Order: sequence, then structure tokens, then C-alpha cells
Amino acid sequence: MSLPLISSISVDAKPESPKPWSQDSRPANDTKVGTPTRKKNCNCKNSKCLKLYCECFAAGVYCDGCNCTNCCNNVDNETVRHVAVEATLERNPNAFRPKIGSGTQTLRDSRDETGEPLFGRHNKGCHCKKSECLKKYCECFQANILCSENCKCLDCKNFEGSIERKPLFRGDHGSTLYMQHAALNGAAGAHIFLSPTISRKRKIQDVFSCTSVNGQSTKSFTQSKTPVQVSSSTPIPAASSTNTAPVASTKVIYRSLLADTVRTEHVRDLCKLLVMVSGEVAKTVADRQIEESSVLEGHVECSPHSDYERDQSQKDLDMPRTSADECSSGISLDKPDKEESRSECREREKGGKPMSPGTLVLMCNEKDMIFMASQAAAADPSSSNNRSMSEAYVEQEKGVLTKFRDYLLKLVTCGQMKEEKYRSMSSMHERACHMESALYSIARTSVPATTVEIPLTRTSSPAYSTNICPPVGCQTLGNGDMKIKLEKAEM
DNA sequence: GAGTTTGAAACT
DNA sequence: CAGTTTCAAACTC
Repeated sequence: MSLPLISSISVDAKPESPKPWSQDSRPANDTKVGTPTRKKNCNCKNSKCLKLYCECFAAGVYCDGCNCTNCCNNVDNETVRHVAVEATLERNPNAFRPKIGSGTQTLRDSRDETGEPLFGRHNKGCHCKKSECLKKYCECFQANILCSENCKCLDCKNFEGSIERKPLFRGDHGSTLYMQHAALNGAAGAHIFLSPTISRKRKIQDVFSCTSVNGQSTKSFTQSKTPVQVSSSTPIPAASSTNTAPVASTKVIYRSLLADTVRTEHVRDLCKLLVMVSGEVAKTVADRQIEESSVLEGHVECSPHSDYERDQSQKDLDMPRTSADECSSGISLDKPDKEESRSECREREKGGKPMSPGTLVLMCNEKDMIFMASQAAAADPSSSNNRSMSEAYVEQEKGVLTKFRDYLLKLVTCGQMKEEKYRSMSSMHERACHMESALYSIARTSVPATTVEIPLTRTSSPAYSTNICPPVGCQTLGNGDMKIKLEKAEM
């Protein structure tokens, strides 16, 4: 008995074919993989592509289409390569770990005054001396992140607020995509605009070397050689989306709208559900056939469970409710025996080593295949009625495909809802920034220092208050409204 | 495309 | 751990 559909689904949960350094998972924000589809071709000559000098080796991939000579980073030299991997790991157990860590929540969700994304930081930090960390020699710059306290660079200009860095910055200014990414990562709080951790990196440079709305440098508010704590209410003009600084590259970090929505356990649950649907359909078909044969024989007997089970089956087929909240927390499957199955799996896990989700799915498949076999046997004791069997298969397939289709439709709905959500968040943010910029322009006139408080009407978007912090200079009032607190500087 | 510069990795 | 060498990418011309 075969259940090709179920089997094929379960494959998704299975890990990819193992690589010698499978632990390596380059960060999404690493520009080397910032464009995930792009694979760099190395030009190694002396390292045989078996040292970290080789980008392919370091990235944990085979050389493919590279211009390297004496390359051993391929399937043919698996043994040699394995030795090299071992040696490398011996030297540095983290050699194949991502260089750019996601960092703390603060860091990951930070961005500078240009609105550019600054996800993560270099785990080891760079050691640049001459490039001022403004060239791709610098790993931080290359990864499109700011230098952090991990770095030991000299004359660093890759820090927040750096005038030199600004024209070189590569990013998507306050774009919807950024907002999406930030929101998906749970961006919250004041750190989204300025990270104190990153600010610590500032050394001799102007801490508040401000850039006006049009991107031109202006008089600094202060000059400091000491770390400065920057709060969200610091009167720094947010460049916002009106910043017209040249963008050297339009590389955008893409994150699926459904990221964090579909998780491994959901795939597993879906598989289980499909298996269950398949089983229910088979049972229904079997019951119907028994019924039909009984009618033919003139002995009409009611199936003791059919109606009830049909109801139950229908309940099982009902898709879970769709709501924004549900989308945010991931799609769950309302499956009656979900908890039971999980506990069963947990029971199994207790007995031995923990099993991967893929293994669990496969085991569930195995279990259900046995179940299906017994079902079919019950439906057709002679096991020779091919017509009945194929009819059952067709019904099964139909049921499973229908269920799967419903699930996909639900995913699409979730994606659309998220898209709408982030769009409204983005437009709200841009409006606030525009207003803030306008106010800042006013503030720069010769009006004596004072505090301007302008209440802003809060939009209906709950995301604004929960996921995104107020723009720089904005404060959230107790009643949910926002005000812009802007201390005017003497010019 | 060749030569130079640069900084990470490897080595001592 | 610091200094030196090797290496390949980034950069310049």
C-alpha cells in the first residue's frame, strides 16, 4: 500500500543532505548571502580551496564553476576535504559558524538615522587599519553592518552617524521591506532607531554629527569622546524616507511574509492531519462499500459509527479560524488528536534519543501506513477487489488534496494580511517622519529654545504601538496618543 | 587584466 | 598571545 502524497509531503520536513560542516548556516544578513541565490566563485590558487581563505569553503559549499586551481573542495576529494574541515574546526570550533551573528534583540533590530537596516554584528569584529572600515576589505562593512565593540579597528568610520559612511551606505531606506523585516523579528522599543550598544563604538567622532533632512551635514549638536546613551527622544532629526543620500547598492534583505508563520511543527501537524484525513476517507469509503454490498445482498444494516464519524471527519476537515493574531503566531491546525499525537511522540522520545521533526513525521507516516493497510484489509478482506481499492485511493487523494489546498489558501490569506499590516505600519512611520522632519526644520530657525509638543492622532494600527517604536523624538503618551518633543537648538 | 592594497587566516 | 607570513578578495590603474 502506498501513500505517495503523504510521503512526498513528509519530505519537506527532512533535513537536506548533510554537508561536512552542516553547522554552518550563514546569516541572512550576511551580504555574502544577502542575495541567497548568488554564489560567489572563488579564484583560489594555493589553498586548494581547503582553507578559510576560500570563500566557498568558508561558506560551506562545494566549489562549482569557480576559477580555482588545484581545487579539492568538491565531491571527488571528499576525504581530503573532510580532513581539512576537521583541521579547521580544531583550530577554531566556530570557524564555520556565521561571522555575523544576529546579535541581541537590540542590535538586530537597530537601524541608524538613515533608516537603514543594521541587523546583527560581527561576532569576532574586524581589525581594519587602513580602510577606515569603509571598504569591502572590512567584513563589517561588507556585511552592511556597523562596527561594534567587538571590533579592534583603527580610525573606524563605520559607525552610526558617520558622515563618511553615509554616501557609501547600502540599504533600503525605511522601506516597507525593512519594516516588514523589523516587525517579523519582533522589533520593538526605542532601540529600533538608535542602539546604545552600537553608539558605544563611537570613539572620537561626532556623536551627534547630524545630517539634515536633505542629507547634508550640519552643525553638530555635541562633540563627545565618551560613549553617549541615546534615547528615542534624543533630538536627532530622523533622515526618514526623505533622505536622498545616494544608494550605492539596492541590495535588499528579503524575508518571506510567511517567515515565522509556518514552522516545522506545523508542517508535521499538517502531515499528520493529511494522513488522518486520508484515513477517514478510506474508512468512509470502506463503510460505504460495505453498506452497498449489504444492500445488494438485501441485508441493509446501518453502520454503527458512520454518521458520527462522518461528522467527526467533517469537523476535522474544517480549517482553523483565520485571524491576524493567528497568523502572527503561526498557523495551527485544529486537530483533535494533535496533543495526543504530540504526547505520543514525546513518549517515544523519552525512550531514547530525541528525534528530529523529520524523523517524527516519517514515523507517523509509517504508523499511518500500517493503519491504512489494516483499514483496507477491513474494507476488503479478500484483498482482491482492485476496483474498490483504486476507488478508495481516488477518494483519499481527493480528500488529502482538498485539505492541502485549503491549507495553502489559508497561508495565502495569512501572507496577504501580513503584507497589509506591514504596509500600514510603514506608511504610518513615514508620515511620522515627515512630520518630524518638518518640525525639525522649523525648530532650526532662530526661535529661542523651547519645547514643542504636538499631539498626533494615533492611527488604528495596533502594530504601531506594539511593534514599532515612535520615531526619534516622539513620545508615546499615556492615552496612546503621541507627541513630538523637540528641543530647539540655538543655531 | 595586471599590479597593488588590504585584512583575515594560518603559522611561528 | 603577539608578531609574521600566506592568501585571496577588493581595489586601482
